Amino acid sequence: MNKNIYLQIFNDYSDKIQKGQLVPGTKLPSENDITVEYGTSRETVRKALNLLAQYGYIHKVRGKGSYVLDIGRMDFPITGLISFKQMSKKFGWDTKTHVDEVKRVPANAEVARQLHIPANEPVWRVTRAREIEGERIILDKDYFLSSIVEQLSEEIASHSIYEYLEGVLQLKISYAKKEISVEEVTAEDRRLLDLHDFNHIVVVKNYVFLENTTLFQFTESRHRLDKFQFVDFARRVHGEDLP
Amino acid sequence: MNKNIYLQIFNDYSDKIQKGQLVPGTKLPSENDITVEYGTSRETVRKALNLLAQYGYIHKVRGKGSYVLDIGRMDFPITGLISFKQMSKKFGWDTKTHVDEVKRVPANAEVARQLHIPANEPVWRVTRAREIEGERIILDKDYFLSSIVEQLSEEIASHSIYEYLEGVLQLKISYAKKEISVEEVTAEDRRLLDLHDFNHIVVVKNYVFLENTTLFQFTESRHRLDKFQFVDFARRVHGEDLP
DNA sequence: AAGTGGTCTAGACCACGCG
DNA sequence: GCGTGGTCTAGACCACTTC
Repeated sequence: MNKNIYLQIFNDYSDKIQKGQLVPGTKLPSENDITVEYGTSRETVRKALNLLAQYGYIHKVRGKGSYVLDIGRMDFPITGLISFKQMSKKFGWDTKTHVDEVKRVPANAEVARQLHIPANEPVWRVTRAREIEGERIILDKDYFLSSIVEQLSEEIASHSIYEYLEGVLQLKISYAKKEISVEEVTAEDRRLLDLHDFNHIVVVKNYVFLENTTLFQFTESRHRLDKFQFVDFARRVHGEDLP
Repeated sequence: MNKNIYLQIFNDYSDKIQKGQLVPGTKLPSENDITVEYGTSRETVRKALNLLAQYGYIHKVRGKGSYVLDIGRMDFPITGLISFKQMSKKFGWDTKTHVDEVKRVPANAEVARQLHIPANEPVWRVTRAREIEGERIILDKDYFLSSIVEQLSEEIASHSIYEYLEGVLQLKISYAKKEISVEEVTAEDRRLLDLHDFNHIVVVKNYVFLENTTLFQFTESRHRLDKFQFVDFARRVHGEDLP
């Protein structure tokens, strides 16, 4: 039970902040106090506090202390990877998934470029419409390298593909690059979504990599304009501009 | 010159990766090797490598090593805070700023709510259109608490307000919350931007906080649909779902 | 078994804010 | 001067990969 002390500390304090037991604007105990509280070393405490700061729960000021922020419980944290399934569970939405297609096809030029593979290489194409509170709002188009994901089915696609990939296939998904832009609505969007008379659609492109740094999935999530939101938390870097 | 060794290591390696001296897919020296290379301790090296991982330069795998990624130099890194001025400089765009208004006004209900102040509290309202390559594409509407920013002028607004705030007023901007959504075009958008016949516009709302955790600025950046892009780098958290 | 990264410790000194 | 957070050290043990 003494494993990952810093995660324990992180979870304890993020819970307290989310539950309002620690009021925004107030100070956390000092690092030394927390060190004593958990009977651990200061570097371990600092690791936990830095995580809290990274997630927007607290803000640290040298010479003063760590302050509780009021944006720890964010409305829509897409920052980081989070699947549709996790999201809807988190917000208690009434959701449904409509699988339009699960098919192994040769990659067309566009997809081949996105996945960095030769054209006509076989890929799984999965097309799903997401219904939230009675309206079809999101169109997910996934492409998987079929050299890595050998089998797929409508059955799997109607649940969580990620659970299948990580649970059954034991793939280790490690990081992703995400791009948000706006495109014109296509005939397919119109066919599969409740689009009213919108002419544009928000497109979130997601390039997903495995632990061995191979790109194995490309996903295009097409969101109806009026239902799209993205929230981010950013820290300003003083002095050097790192990025 | 031996200050902030971990930043030194971070900068050295991020430079090497950006310049292509370290090829994507190859391995970095082990943490122990780098420790020797810099004559420092392993925790310091790890601090640098974790930063590199956070910025998407490398990917660490337990038992194997740290691998160079090819997405370190991203096209459009708004992740983090970056101003229009920094952006255009970075990409060498031909840009112009048109100041429409710099005025101290009583906050209306909407702005008061955003800034968490009583209605009619005085704020500076700054409205600027950004022209890129000959087209007015972005409309920036800034609101500053006038209790913190006492003076402002068209002169300042036409350059970088942030340089003024940080350089002259010595304000310490520490973090921000960013929200991206899509709204319907307003008459003001039409008046100040080259909107063609778009009916919607991408809105980036930015809540900016000072080091003492006071919210002092609210900015609404309105981007023409076809010119908007946002790129993010995300890591998957195994095991516990932290956020 | 050897090498890798992940966690942790018990100290140390420094930079900063405040009374 | 004291308390705060920021950096750093020289070790230790563990989990994982590879041979």
